[in-house]
Amino acid sequence: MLSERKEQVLRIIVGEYISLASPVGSEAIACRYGLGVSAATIRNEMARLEEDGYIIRRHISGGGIPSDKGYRYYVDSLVLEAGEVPLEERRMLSHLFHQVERELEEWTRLAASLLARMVHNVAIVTFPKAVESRIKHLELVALQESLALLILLLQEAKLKQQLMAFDEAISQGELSAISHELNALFRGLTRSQVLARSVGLTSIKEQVKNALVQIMVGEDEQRYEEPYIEGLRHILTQPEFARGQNMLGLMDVLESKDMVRSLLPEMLVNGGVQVVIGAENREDAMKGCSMLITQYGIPGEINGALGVIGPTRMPYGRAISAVRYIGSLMSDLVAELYSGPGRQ
Amino acid sequence: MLSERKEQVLRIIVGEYISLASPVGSEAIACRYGLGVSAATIRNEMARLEEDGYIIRRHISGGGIPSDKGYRYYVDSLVLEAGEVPLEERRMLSHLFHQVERELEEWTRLAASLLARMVHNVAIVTFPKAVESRIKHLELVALQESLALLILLLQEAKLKQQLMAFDEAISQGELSAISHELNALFRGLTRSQVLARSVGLTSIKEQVKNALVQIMVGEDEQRYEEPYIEGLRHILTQPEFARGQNMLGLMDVLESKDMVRSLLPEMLVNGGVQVVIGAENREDAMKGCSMLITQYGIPGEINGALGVIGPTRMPYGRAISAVRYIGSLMSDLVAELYSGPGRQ
DNA sequence: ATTAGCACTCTTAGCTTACGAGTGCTAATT
DNA sequence: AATTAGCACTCGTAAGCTAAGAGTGCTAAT
Repeated sequence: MLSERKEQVLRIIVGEYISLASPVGSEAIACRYGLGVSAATIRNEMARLEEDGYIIRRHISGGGIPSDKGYRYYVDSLVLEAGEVPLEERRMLSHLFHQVERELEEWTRLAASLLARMVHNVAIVTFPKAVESRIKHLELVALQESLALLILLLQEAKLKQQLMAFDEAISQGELSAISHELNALFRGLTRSQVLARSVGLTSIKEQVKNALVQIMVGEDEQRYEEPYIEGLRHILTQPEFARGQNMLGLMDVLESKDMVRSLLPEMLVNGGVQVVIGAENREDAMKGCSMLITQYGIPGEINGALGVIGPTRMPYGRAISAVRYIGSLMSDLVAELYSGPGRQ
Repeated sequence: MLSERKEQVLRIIVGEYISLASPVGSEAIACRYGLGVSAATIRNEMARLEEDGYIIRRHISGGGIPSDKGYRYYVDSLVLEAGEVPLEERRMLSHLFHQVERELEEWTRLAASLLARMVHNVAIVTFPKAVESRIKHLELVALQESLALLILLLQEAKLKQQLMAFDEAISQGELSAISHELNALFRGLTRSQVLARSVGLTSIKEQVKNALVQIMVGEDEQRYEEPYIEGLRHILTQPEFARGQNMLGLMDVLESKDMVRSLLPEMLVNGGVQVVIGAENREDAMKGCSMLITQYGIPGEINGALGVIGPTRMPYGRAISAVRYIGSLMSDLVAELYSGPGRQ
């Protein structure tokens, strides 16, 4: 634990550095913030803070900049009292969501775009996904003699399609009959329930069932889909990335397909906004970045993740409240959609 | 028209500048390429080329760099004899496409990713779209008492969905009857044909028809969908973008939603690979970039666009052949899919 | 425990210099 | 008439230097 004044000093340093991006010296602190003590005292405190690893001095006379540990302390002491997004802005955001089409994809996209604009950094939003998919409706459409398209509507209002080739010619009428029957049999079931409930099917129905299960496996397995990433332009304006080198690695990570798989899952242990600072990141390319992330949706039923990535020098206060608010907004929207028409 | 030797010199300058990114001087040309003439002669030729605006000298003694006009001449004289992608690479690419799932979306994505890697620049690929959508199949699924989901399968194997609220409660049985009837009535029709063919419908069927038409209007209106953009990281490695400023504008254009609307359509007048060089671009932010683009698909039926964006100093030869080849590959795939199961 | 004073450090910006690449011109050559 | 060699000149870049400024650490006084 830090003494109250040390904490105060640390907080000023972090805050100042975040907004100005240049090292902050003892005099600047003493004069701009009336702490009732002189610059020399601040210097002593800063020497301690440096010893303890909360701040770093790049050069012997270069002012202090927060270390990852410093940021961590700042964030931890901040989160407890993190502010809310101003009411007016909340109103506006909520309004925007209700203005667009009533659809998850639109919302996901909008969330990414707004979040990026709010925090002036890269925003990531995944499409929400049911923990376990359930069949809502299926349909078979004849394409050619022995070729049909299987259309599957999942409970989360998600459509999947799959081409099916049968051994024998089969008419639309027969296909309709089959889908009617299978609908009655499978409606509302999860993958494992489908498997348990399907004994003694004819060969064609068996084939359809297999296709169904295959789609659902694919759906259930991938924890998250490719996320919407927005606001890449913002990281270009950050001075820490001005010299391309650092950015290149980050860009690679962001563009790589399995980013979501490697980044998101592990840190979504509990609710609230998770903050990963600098070297706490696994990926080397992210050591200079921080990442805020939260889960949204309906716990245990359907959820996605959203967050922000930026330099460690990130406006954590605003970012945390932004992520938290957009998260809650998305949760509400999902709940509304899901418990309304999405449910039976 | 340029004299043969002037053309030769111009070609060397452009080629050299493209690969080395630094101005090229008369001596370098004379010594590295045995033209049978001395550096002084090259100098004279270069003076003429500069007078005529084919090359630019940033400083009185800075070697020549190609102007947009120079690039244009280079490209125009090059396109005629542009090479092919090497056979081995073609085999490999084609193989990759046949390896993934037999689906347009996968292919589109793959095309963007491969193209970006081939030319080390940003690749853009739009999802192919039918010129005029046709109804293949429709389905109504009851969600709540008076709420249903309209599922519409278009000929291009594209699924659309739309929520529908009815004034009265309506059962799945009734809905199925309605969709059966409408399927018989509308199958294979375009939007205008649907409108012409639908007189004297009951109020509910009328409502469904209106929803159908609305979806198809939306589908037909948007010329292209949001494209897949891949390889952003490559532009970071280009020296012309090393100092972020220039890149920022470009990034904005690439991220902005209506890019496709403003960039692609106008330049897709005829077949082949279109090349837009530097200041020929409309957008200010693109004045320092070149863009290669081509259409693919089945002319008059279904098509998309794909291309490459990079600095004007772009390896046009390789890029043109890459764009052309990937375009033809995608055309083949679309044709295969469309004339096979996609058609009746 | 705090503060004032002071010498010291280190970065940055601006300036100068030297170098080298490349030109343009002129006169000689084919 | 086209080509070439020679040479003076230009200009950008890198390296070295200086001065200024910001900030520190230490010591001694309060």
